[in-house]
Amino acid sequence: MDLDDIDRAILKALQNNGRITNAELAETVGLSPSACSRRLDLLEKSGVIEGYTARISPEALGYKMTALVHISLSGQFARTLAEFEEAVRRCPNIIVCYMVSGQYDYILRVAAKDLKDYERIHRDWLSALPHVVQINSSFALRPIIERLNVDVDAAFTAPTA
Amino acid sequence: MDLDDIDRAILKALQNNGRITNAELAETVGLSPSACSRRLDLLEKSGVIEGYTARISPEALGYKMTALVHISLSGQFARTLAEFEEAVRRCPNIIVCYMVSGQYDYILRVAAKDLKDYERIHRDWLSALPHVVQINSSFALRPIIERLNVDVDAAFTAPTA
DNA sequence: CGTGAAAGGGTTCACTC
DNA sequence: GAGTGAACCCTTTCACG
Repeated sequence: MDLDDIDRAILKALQNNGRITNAELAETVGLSPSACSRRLDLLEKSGVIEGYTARISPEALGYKMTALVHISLSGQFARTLAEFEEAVRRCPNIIVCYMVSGQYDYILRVAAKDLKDYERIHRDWLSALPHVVQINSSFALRPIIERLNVDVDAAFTAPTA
Repeated sequence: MDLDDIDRAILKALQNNGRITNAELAETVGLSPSACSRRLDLLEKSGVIEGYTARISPEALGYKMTALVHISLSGQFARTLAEFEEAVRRCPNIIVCYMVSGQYDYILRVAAKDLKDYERIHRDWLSALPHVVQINSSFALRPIIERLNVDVDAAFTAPTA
């Protein structure tokens, strides 16, 4: 889908505040409410906007620790990967999981309440993941940046090469 | 702040759909609209809900690549870290940055449009970060899970140890 | 593609229990 | 803390430019 300046302004405003009303949004981007509503509808239906979510403080839920876990599997057969990934999806503490190039096969971000909780997760979930031959945990001492996505502006102002 | 069952139901509903109306939310959690609105207000003001955001498709913005970058610095002096982190914050393509324990000092998640774009980011941003003595890039071949936070349910049903 | 108006529904008070 | 009702504002939709 092609996005023009107004679409980008809409996306940016909704990235900043997902619960902004259509009237405010229209005002912000310099459109009438109805025109803005139609564009928003298109952005949602085309999948540019995947959804909306509340950012909930991890601390408020008791999560004070973030672990970054590097994992290697015993092989790269499709079935091996599928079984591993299926198990990963069942663990609620695994927030992010990427299959990656390089030394390891997967990098995971794991949320834990404290060190004791992490030990439990490591014992009951991570160690139990199928086909794992190596697990390497490190801990986030401090989050510097935690964004959901790249700035909408940056996507268009950046040089092409 | 103490959260009861209804608060958790509210958080869960808003995690699923950040733009749900207060009336629907009230219906979902079995409360009158006014009572629900009051609780929501408290959750926002107390910081349990940090905000709301639209989930925008990275592909729609042209971002087809995710790099995971491991970085070591020349030292751990407060000033060294502060200068590095300040520079990190200026790069729009750095979506996530954690200071971590272990072999490296920082792990970054970097969004790039393609390999050429990543080369540019590496050259103009990553290589230019101060005090860096080692950079190790790997690429996400496939995202398996990409969540913002742990499930609200899991935060309360999980064993304490 | 944008505008304006009307109908239907949501939000938010003060008030009450 | 929770529910009720009313005023006000927002969203949606449709005809029109």
